[in-house]
Amino acid sequence: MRVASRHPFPHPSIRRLPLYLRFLKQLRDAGSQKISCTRIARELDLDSTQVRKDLALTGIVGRPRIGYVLTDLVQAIEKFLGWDQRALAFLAGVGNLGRAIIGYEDFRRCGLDIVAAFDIDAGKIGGEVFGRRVYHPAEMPALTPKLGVSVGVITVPAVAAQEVADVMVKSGISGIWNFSPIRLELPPRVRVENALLTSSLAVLSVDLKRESPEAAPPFQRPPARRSR
Amino acid sequence: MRVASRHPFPHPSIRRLPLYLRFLKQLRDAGSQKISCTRIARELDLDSTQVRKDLALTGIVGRPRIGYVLTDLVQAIEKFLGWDQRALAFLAGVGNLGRAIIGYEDFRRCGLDIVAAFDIDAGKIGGEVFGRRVYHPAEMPALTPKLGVSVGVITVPAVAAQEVADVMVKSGISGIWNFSPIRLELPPRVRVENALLTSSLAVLSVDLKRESPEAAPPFQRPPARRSR
DNA sequence: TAGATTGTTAATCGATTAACAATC
DNA sequence: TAGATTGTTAATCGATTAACAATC
Repeated sequence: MRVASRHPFPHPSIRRLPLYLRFLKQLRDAGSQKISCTRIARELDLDSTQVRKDLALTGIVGRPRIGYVLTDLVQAIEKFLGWDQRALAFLAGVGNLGRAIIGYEDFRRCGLDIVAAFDIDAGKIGGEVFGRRVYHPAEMPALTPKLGVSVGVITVPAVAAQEVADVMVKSGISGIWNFSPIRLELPPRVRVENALLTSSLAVLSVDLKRESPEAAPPFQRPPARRSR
Repeated sequence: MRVASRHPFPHPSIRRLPLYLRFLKQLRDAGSQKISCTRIARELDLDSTQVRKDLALTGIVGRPRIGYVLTDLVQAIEKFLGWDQRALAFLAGVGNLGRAIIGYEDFRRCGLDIVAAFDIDAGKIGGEVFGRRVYHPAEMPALTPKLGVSVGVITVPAVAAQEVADVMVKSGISGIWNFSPIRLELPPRVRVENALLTSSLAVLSVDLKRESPEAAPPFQRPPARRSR
């Protein structure tokens, strides 16, 4: 029984909202006023009932025969996601991935404002990455409450991930966006989301393997061996 | 009815396999010989039946009371994912994210070997990124069959994503790992996996919003208004 | 009005979890 | 042997899809 991780909102739906948001903003910026679930579903290759239920999560109300008012819908999604408000963030691990995330402007539009970075490399400390100062992790506990930072982004190598997570927890951070491929042990008050790049690659790999069966298929499930 | 996208293997299970793999390799390298689902489940905070079913996908067979032979299990997972074989890849879009992915050694261990990169920036073409030559996309159709490349990684800005996907398709690539936040239109023979970073961020954002209800909760579902 | 679309309930589908015999 | 663990079937849970009245 896992009562702790009960979700009032279905994760699959939440994951689709940014996809809608991007599409809808594009339409809005192109001058459209209204949009129907039918059309969203057609353009994004989804089921229209699913789109309707997903959008309903945000509290938006549409009108039969007409659809939704685009500007309202965009706002409703942004508000539901909390992307209308800024969350200040620290990023730990100024390697290639860390640099890429700091430099990726899109996350700003998702309410995530990375205000400083951390690394243990003396050559990086004191420098700047895309305008953000790089500090030693030891400074995090003092800086976090001072700046009002609530989110930690982890882009350090796997071996260092738990350690830096511990520092973040000690600093009073409320949520961690974890790009390292390990499970972090965290107190229940700290929310975590794992951006598992290798999981995504795994799905593609298995999919490709099915398409090009160079060897015999690896499963060939043998018939059941037991009866009860 | 969506017959086309029937999966013989459950995606959630496939996504968990890399997590097991990393943990198991670590144990193996530390000198362990055997491992039970019970322990894997405990350490990774999962259900042990779920772990058992996930591992069963790979065809591995364990022994009651003992568990699985670690080296066999690691091999079975790698083989199932196709990570025991190399897939050559092209990466399009040598921005921050592209550079990070080229430089991320872990993907090599997942069988993905990025052999060259593409960009339309004249300042980048002809140069190298982590030892990989950068070409103009126009050269892709000739290079792909010549080098035997089967995967395309897309890290270009959203506006250019469909265009570069079209070039990849024309080049004869079989799978696309898409980091751009749009749905690509592709012929059915081309497999695609979307690495949706903003979806991951959305889940964290909603989770954090629940924890810190600064404003009134945004849903407050009104009572049903209709009867049938 | 006619017909497209919303909102919602019901049915289906698929994944997770529980239960348990077989096994070592 | 006793008891922990596997492999598998059954039950539960949750998400997707179908059906349809209400609405404009």
